[in-house]
Amino acid sequence: MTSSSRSGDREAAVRLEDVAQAAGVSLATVDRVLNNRPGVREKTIQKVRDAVEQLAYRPDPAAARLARPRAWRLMFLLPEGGNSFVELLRTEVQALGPWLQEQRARAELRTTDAFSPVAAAAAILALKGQCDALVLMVQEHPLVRAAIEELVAAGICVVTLVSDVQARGRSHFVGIDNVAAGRTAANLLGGFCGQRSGPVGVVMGSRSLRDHADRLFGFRQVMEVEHPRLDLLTPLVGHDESARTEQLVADLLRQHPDLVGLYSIGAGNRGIHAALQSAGAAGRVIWVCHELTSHARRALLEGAAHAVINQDAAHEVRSACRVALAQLSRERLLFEQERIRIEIYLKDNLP
Amino acid sequence: MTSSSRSGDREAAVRLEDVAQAAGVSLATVDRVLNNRPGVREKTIQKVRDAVEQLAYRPDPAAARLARPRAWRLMFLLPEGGNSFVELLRTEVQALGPWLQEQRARAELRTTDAFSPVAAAAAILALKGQCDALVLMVQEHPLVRAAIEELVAAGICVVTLVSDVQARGRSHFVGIDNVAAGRTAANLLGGFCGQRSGPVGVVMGSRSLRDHADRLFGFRQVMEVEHPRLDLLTPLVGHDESARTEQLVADLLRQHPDLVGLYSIGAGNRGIHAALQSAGAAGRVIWVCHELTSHARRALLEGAAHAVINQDAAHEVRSACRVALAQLSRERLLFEQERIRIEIYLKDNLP
DNA sequence: CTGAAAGCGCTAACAC
DNA sequence: GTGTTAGCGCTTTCAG
Repeated sequence: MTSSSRSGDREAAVRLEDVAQAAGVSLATVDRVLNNRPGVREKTIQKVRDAVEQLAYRPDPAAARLARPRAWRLMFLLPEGGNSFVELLRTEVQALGPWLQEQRARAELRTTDAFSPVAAAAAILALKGQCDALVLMVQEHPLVRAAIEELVAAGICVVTLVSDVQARGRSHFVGIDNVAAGRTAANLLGGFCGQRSGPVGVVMGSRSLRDHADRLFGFRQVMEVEHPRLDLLTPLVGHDESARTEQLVADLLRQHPDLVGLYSIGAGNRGIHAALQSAGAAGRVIWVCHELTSHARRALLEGAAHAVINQDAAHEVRSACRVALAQLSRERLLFEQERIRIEIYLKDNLP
Repeated sequence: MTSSSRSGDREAAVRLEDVAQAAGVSLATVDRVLNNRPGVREKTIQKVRDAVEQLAYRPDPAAARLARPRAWRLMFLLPEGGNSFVELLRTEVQALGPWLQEQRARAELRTTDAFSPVAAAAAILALKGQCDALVLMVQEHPLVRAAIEELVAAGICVVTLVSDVQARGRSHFVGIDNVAAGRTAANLLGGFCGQRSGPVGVVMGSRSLRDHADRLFGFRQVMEVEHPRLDLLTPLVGHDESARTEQLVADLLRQHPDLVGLYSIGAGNRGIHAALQSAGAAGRVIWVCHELTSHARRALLEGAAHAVINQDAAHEVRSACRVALAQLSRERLLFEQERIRIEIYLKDNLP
C-alpha cells in the first residue's frame, strides 16, 4: 500500500477520507461537493471531482444510511377508487414499510382522480416540499407534465409507474412495454386458437389510455400478420368497470355465437368472466387478459381464461423505491435488474 | 416515551442498547447471546432473549455491515464444464461482485463433476472452514447429503440451487417447482397444437436427474388428462449434449414424419434446433424447451421454438446471496420475494 | 462470565 | 468558503 494510513488488512475500499486527502481538502468539503450543496469554490469543486474520478470513489451506502439523521420521504400518488390491480399496488406500498424503515425511508400514499388531468396536476403540485421523491401513476397530459417538471426543478426525484409520462427530468419509468405485451397477447391467443378461424373480440378500458392503446396496437400488429384467419372485431370500450364489460361481452356473444377469441386489455375481468359463463362460452372462447388479480386467477384455474399477462405489482413498487432511493443517495443501481418483465401465467405456473 | 434517554425526534427504533438496558446487562453480552457465542450464563441468556422478544428488537443491518471487520465468504459450487445455463449462473456470480462488496461479502466459484456424487461430496467437504456460506448445484445422493450435513454442523449456511438436495439443516432451496414447470410445458404445447392429433416427442438429459424427472412427470400428467388426442412417445435421453440430441431428433423425425410436438426437458437445444431445420420441420412441429439461453432465444425469434420456459439465472444467484447473507446476519427476509418464478417466454416478451 | 470502549464510513451541526 | 467534530447502531478486542 502506498501512503494510506489505514489500519489492518481490510479490503481496500476507497473512503471519503481518501478523496479528501487526495484533493487536499476536508471531509466536509467533499461531502458538500458530492451532495451539490452550495458554498464551495468552483476550483475546489473541480479538485474534488477529479479526486473522486481518479480514485473511483463509491460511497458506502451502509455508512450513509447509518449517519443520515432523517428518513427519506417517498410519496406514492395512485388513482383513487381503483381496480384490484391498483389495490395490489397500494397493499404493496404498505407492505414495504418495514423494509423502507431499514433503509431510513418511509412511504406515504396519496390518491387522485387519475382520469382528470386537472386534478392530477393539482395533486402533484401540492406535493412540492412534502417529499424527497414522488412515484406516480397518472394519465399523460400537458398539465401533468408541467406539474412534474416543476417538482423536478424543486429537486424532487420523480418516478413514473405503470403508465409513463414523458416529462423532462423524470428520472425513471417503472413498468412494462405495453406494445410488446399486446403482441404477446396475440401470440398466445392466436396460438391457442390453432387452425380455427372466426371473429375475435377486444374489450378495452378507454381509447385514450396510453397503455391500453399500446396494447391494442401491438395486438393488431401480430394478429394481422400471423393470424389472418382470425377476424378482429371493433374494440369495445368498457371503462374498466365489471358491470359495463359484462354487458358488452354478453351482447358480443349474442351477436357472434361463433366467437373464437377474446382479448381484454384492461380491467373489468370479473364481468367478462360472468358473461362468458352465462353464455356457456367459458373455455370454448380463447380468452386472454391482463393483470393477475384474484379474479383473473380464478378464471385461469377454472379454465375460462387461457392466459393472463401480468406485470408484477409488488416488483414494480419495490423497483420504484429502489430507483428513488438509489437516486437520492447516489448509489449504484443495476438497471438490468429493474426492468419489469411481461409475465405470462397459465394455470400451472401461478405464483 | 418512557425511560429512553434517546436524543431527538428520530423514529423510535429499538436498539441493541435498549435491549441491554432492559435486560440489565451490557452491549457486549447482548451481542454474545444474539450471535450464539459461548461464555454467557444460561440465566443471562434467558434474560436477554426475553428482552429481545419483549421489545421486538431487529438489528439494524446497515450498522452491522459497517461494523463488521471481515467480509462474509460465500462459496458457489457449480457443475464443471456445463451448458450455457450454468455458464449464465457463473457469469452472474461474477457480476455480483461489486454489490457483494457493498454488503461486506465476497463470492468465490468452485466447480465439480456434478454427475459424480463421490467427487461432489469430496468437493463439499473440502470447503469446510473455507467459507461462511455455501451455495451449491449438485445431484442428490446420500453421500452429498451427508457432506452437506457435516458442513451445516460446522456452522456453515448451506443453500441449494436449481436442483434441491434434501439434507437436514440445509437452509433454503433456490429454484423452481419442476413438476409445475412440466405441467406448464404441457399447457403450452397442448394449447398450441390446438385440434391437431398425433405423436409428441420428449427429449431429456437423463432419467436420473431429479429436475428432469419432475418435469416429465408434470408434463405427462397434463398431457394425459387434457390432451388425450396427442400421443406421447417414449422419452429420448440425450445427456444434455447437442450432438447427441441432434441425432436423436433427426431419427425421431424420420420415424414420425407426422410429429406434432416436441418437448425438450433439458439442455442441448442447439442440436434440436438444427435437426428441426434440416428436416424442414422448424415451425411446423410445436417445440417447447427450457432455459432462455442464447440458442433458445434465437430459436424463439426464428419461429422454430414456440415457447421457452425459464428460470432466471440472475435472479437465482441474487436470491441465493440474499438468503445466505440474511441468514448470516440474522436479517429479516421477505421469503415471498425469494420465490423463483416459472417464466414463460414467447418471441414478443423476451427480456 | 461480563463490561467498557474504540472504531466502521459517512452526515451535519457548528466553528472559524 | 472551509474545517472540526460528535455521533448513527453495531462488532469486537481487551480488561476486569
